[in-house]
Amino acid sequence: MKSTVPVTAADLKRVCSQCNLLELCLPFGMADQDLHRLDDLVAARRKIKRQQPLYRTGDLFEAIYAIRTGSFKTDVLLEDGREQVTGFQMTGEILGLDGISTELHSCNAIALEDSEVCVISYPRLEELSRLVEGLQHQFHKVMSREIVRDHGVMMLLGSMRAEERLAAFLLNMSQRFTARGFSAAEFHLRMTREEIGSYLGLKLETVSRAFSRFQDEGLVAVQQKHIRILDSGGLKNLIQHQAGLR
Amino acid sequence: MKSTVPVTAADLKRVCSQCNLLELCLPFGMADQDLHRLDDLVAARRKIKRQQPLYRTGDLFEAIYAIRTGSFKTDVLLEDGREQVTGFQMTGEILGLDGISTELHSCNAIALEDSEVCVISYPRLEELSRLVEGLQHQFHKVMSREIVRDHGVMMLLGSMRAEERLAAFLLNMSQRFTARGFSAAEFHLRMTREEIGSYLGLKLETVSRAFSRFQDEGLVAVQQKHIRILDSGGLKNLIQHQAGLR
DNA sequence: CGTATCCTTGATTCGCTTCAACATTAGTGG
DNA sequence: CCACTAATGTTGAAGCGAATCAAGGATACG
Repeated sequence: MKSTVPVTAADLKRVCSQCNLLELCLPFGMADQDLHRLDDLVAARRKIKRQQPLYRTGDLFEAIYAIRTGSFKTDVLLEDGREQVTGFQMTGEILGLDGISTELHSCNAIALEDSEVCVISYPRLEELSRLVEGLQHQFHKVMSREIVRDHGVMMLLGSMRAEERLAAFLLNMSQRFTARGFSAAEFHLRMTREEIGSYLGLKLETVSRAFSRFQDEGLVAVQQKHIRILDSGGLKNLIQHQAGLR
Repeated sequence: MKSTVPVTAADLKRVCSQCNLLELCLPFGMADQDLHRLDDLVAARRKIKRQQPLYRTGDLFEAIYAIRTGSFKTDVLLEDGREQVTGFQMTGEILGLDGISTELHSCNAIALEDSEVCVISYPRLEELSRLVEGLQHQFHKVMSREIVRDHGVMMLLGSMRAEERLAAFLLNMSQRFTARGFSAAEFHLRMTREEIGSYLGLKLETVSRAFSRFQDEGLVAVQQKHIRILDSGGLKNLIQHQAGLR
């Protein structure tokens, strides 16, 4: 009962070349004449309901996924039940790169809301990126960017205190919403306090308290999942100048 | 005053195909007939003295590096002086993948001992991996493996307590020494307590105390940087069954 | 409208950091 | 080769930040 929807012949035309996520996604920076060659890369679309997995740890790796609508979290589970959220992904971002290494996925990708992804067959991607230099390079950039992002999270987890972590998280979300044409100051978080906590290496109560503290200090206005950033400079200061610990 | 040594025409033959690190390095799993085509990929070798950088944050990205001898750490520095070690690299492992993303390196790579690397020109690697399918695939695997490794570190930093982190670190080192034909039980760490601490998100005193505790419990014999693992099962148990926290 | 989920806040506990002193090793120059 | 000094590692005592335990409140969903 996979909800994979094959793309019809008509749809196949201009799948990527007409997508408005172009600048955020895999084809970014590619020459126009190459762009249309990408269109047959996306073999299918797939809709994922909120809370449902796009793939799970141990699933056979066959494709990577570009998020068309919605958002996801990726997490790793330990045998004893502990969960570590390794990332939150938004439209245009690529999921599934973890699977290349062993041909099996090494994390779970769960939809945070009803979402849709483009299914990019990995063998076809390899094939096509041997022919199209721009695609190859862009794909490498996407992987490298993920590595750099991960190093940032390590810095966060290894060297920052609770409030710094949350400030960095909020600024990162704001920046990514901006890149998608949304407001930098006001947005809606799709994940729970517990998921934020897991991502930041904190308990949900600590996340909640930090939110309240930010609100008291006039840095943000928080109403459950709705966030309004009032003083982004203040948040930035918090990160740089709150040294000394750890 | 770069200590880059160009490889002579004679040396160029069989650079990779005769290297004994083959199974650990980039060319792993490639067909024999393709292997010799790799040999002109390594344009040069470079020797790095202990404590010296192979590259620094902000350096222009031109090449990736395969470690021939020695070992490295990579780290990210914050403006206020905080350091986060993002990884320790051993022979056969690849350095520099962070640079592809922005054409600039986003971390420092510092030699932990006098070391030597193979300089792999990135433009040439892209070119050749368009021609040699096996090389392309192996390169993707190397990048994916780095992503998976990073997720493991996030789990460590986000969900484990001090002793669990150190146990996981020791087991990981042991496993990597084993893969290189060294003893799984006895090895010499090239990094300081402070560097281990930075990697694990702990202060050096905490690392030292955890080592002492492991020693008291008969799990390892510690003599400064010389480590002998006495009870690897005990270390593994520590990780899985010490749940409950965080 | 009722119920499960999510969030907030307070009191207390605990693990790690901080501060400090000392021990050991490594590196340097006489 | 040894003396000297800096770097690294160990251990103890005290303090602090985040976790834990607990209760109540808000919100979303069927």
